[in-house]
Amino acid sequence: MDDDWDLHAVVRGCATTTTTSTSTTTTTTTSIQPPPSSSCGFFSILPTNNNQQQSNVFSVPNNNPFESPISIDELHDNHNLCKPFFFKLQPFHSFQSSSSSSSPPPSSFSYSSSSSSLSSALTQQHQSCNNNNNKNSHHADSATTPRSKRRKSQLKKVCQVSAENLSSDIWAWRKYGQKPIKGSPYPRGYYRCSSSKGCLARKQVERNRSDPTMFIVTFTGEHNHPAPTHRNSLAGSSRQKLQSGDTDEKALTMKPVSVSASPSTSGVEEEAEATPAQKSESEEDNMEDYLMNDDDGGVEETDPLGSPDIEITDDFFEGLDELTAATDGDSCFSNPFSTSSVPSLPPLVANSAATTAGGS
DNA sequence: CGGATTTGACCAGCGC
DNA sequence: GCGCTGGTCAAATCCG
Repeated sequence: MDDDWDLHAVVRGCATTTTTSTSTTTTTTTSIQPPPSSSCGFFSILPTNNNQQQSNVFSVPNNNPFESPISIDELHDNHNLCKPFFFKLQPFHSFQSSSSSSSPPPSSFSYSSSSSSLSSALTQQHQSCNNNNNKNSHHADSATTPRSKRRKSQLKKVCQVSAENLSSDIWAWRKYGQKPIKGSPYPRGYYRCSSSKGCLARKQVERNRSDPTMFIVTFTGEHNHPAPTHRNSLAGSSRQKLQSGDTDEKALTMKPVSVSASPSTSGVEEEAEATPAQKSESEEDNMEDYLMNDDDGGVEETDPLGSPDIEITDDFFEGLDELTAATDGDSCFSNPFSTSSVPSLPPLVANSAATTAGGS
C-alpha cells in the first residue's frame, strides 16, 4: 500500500505507440533518460525486439547526430500516442542542448542499443513481446478480447521515462490495478485511458529496477478518440490522493514544487507532480495555448487518429532547437508543460522502498 | 453524488 | 497437467 510509487496516472510522457502492423507485434522502447547532471530527461529510443522494424527508422536528417528508432510508420499509424511524445520533445531537447553543450549531442533522441537502465525491467517485457512476434496470430486489440488477458498478442510499446516525463502525457489515465512484479521491488501500475469510455488504450507503469528514478511505461492498445486538448476530460475530477493509507510519502509528493501539465486525474504523476490544486487554470490555459500555437505539437494533438501524415523534418527539430534556445536560457523547463521544472525527482525516489509493500 | 483509487480475487497465458 | 505469474475485474473507500 502506500507504495510510494503509486503512480496513478502517471505517465504522461512517453511517446511511443503501439504499431498497428496487422500481422506483427511491435514493441518499441523509448527511454527517457535524465541528463547526468540533472533530473531533466531526454528521450532515447530503444528498439526492443523488433529488429526488422529498424529498417524503417525515423531518422532525423542533418544536424541530428542521432537517429531515432521510431518508425515513421509507427508514427503515422499511431501518432496519437506519439503526440505526447512530441510535446515532451521540446523541453527535453532544449534542456539537453543547454545543459550539455560539451557532451556529445545525444540530443533528445538518442538511439541507444544498450540502455542498461532498461535492462532487467524491460527484459520481461521484451521477452513477452518477442513471444508475441513469434506467436501472435491476431493482434490484440483489446477490442477483440473482452477481458484481455491475452498477453501473447498484445501490441506493446515500451518506453522509459523520467519522473518529470511521467506527467507529460496528454491523455487522461485511470488506474485500474496494481500488482507486484516478480523480480522487481516495485509494483506495476495498470492504467487505462479515461478520456473516452470505449478507449482501449492502456498503459503499465513500473519503476525501473536498475534506476528507480526512471519509470518504464508500456503502452498497449490504441486510443480510439482524438487526443484531448484539455486535460480535463472525464477524468477531470482528480483527487489528491492523500488517502488514509497515504501519509508522508504522498504528502511529500504534494510539494508545491512543480506544476504538471497533466491533470491529477492521471495519477501516476502524483509521485512527481503537484496536486491538482496546484495545477491552476492558467496552467490549462497555457497548455491549450501551447497546443494551439505550437505547430508541431499542437496541431498533432488535436488530430484524431485519422490523419497519418506526420512529417518530422529538420525544420521540426530546428524549431525545437530554437524554442529550446529561447526557453532554455534560464531554466530547462520554461514552457507550459515544463511545470515540473524541479530538477529533482524527489518524492519519487523517496518512496521506492515502500513500493515493495504494494500490490495485491 | 460522481468519479478516481485501492486492493483482494479471479482467470488465462506460459513454462516446466 | 500443474503451478506460477501477470492482467483485469469489481467492491470498498476516499475525495472534490
